[in-house]
Amino acid sequence: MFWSKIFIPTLKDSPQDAEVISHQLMLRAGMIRKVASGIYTWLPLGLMVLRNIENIVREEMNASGAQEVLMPMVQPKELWEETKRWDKMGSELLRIKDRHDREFCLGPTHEEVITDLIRNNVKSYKELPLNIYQIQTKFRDEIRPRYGVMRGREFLMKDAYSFNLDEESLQDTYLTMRNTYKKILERIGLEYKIVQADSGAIGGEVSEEFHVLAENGEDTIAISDASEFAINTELLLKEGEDINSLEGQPSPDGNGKIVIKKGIEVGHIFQLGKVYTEAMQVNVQSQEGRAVDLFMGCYGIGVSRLVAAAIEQHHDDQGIIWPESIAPFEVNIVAIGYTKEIKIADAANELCATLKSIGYKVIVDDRKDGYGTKIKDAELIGIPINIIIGNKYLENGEIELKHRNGKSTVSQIAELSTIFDRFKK
RNA sequence: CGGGGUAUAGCGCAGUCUGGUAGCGCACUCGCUUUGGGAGCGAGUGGUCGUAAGUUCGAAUCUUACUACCCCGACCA
Repeated sequence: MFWSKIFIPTLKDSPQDAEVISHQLMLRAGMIRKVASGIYTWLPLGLMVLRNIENIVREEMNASGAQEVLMPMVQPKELWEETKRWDKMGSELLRIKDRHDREFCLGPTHEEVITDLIRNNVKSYKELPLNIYQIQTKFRDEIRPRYGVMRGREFLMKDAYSFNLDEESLQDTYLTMRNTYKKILERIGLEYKIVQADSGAIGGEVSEEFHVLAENGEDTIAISDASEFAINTELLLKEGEDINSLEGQPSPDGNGKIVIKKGIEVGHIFQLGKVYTEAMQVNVQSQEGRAVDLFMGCYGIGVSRLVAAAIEQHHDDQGIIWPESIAPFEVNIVAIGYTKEIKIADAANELCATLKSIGYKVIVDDRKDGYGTKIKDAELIGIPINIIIGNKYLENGEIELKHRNGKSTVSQIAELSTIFDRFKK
């Protein structure tokens, strides 16, 4: 991959309307551009990161035994009337009419569609449990979209729905999803907390949120300084009480004291019970031949929000610092004088080929610009490893290996592939 | 929806108070010189000043209405 062949419109200044750092950096790094409030185009670099996260999510979901489907974004009013949500949802639900005046909405979530699918096609307890998921664009006409992709109206979400014969089976699936989410966030490389939550409008009994810890988080969570315990402060505050008054109080789980942190909610898992399956009459024949309503769970991850959350947690004054797991490229070969010095171009191309062959995602900065421009851009877009090939290479074969997190070493080009070889795949 | 703010070139801004026909930096184009921390010189391109109406001989500037966008609150992955 050559830098000059990829559309990466970086910006020196951040646009005035970007407030939080992830939004600023995503714009400056040429990852996204706004189309309307809360609605964005993903440019090549942004899409690469989005896809990387999506793939981690997909791999872990598949490994957990869940099955991928793709449901429609446009959903008929009739299904939403069955659960009474056509009226309940209010203007968050974007409603549209087709040419025959039939009413539809843009899907903000898919309980209705999946439940309809299951009731029409699953007839026996033998086919259960089922856990079905999709990675799809959602639309919620948020009262106030903000912070770029962090709270967009259109966003990419992984949503899974499980159907279980009894409560025990539901809990089993729920725990599997809980563990899967832990794996996903650990694989991406984010510091997070599992937080007891209010199940809110979706209904149901048990629910937990996954929060990526970051200063710009929209949620305030109370965590214990002595255990894994964490809870959304909304559940802890009594009328008129100030959040700061919680700090230092004994933790509700009896271990240690409360510490207040800011979090970005990137995942939410629910045990819904029978709320939807009763409303929409989803039942199967049990072993005894009776019709029984199913237990349902739903499990969401904000895929596009995770991109922003990762940046909130991993950046410095110069730009993004991608965890290797989701970086658009793992290695950037900064070839100074690429267009002029054949020896530099040859060395860069050859190194690129070698690294590719051992499994690295590599980009060569072949642009006509000088060192300053190239390294500034490299730091902005956050590639983990930068290899500088410049005049020192011409003089004595030396190149510099510069990690985005600060460390840098000098070595001979021949040694380099050996170094990388040891680490790779 | 309530409160606050912004709108002038791709991005950042000046000009608005005090009306006189639009400017700066960066980016972009061409040429030459440069190439280890956002290069230099020269020559260029690009704006119905958010939209509409009004006041005026004349409006980016004054008046009114509208729209978009951002921030604070309630909703949520």
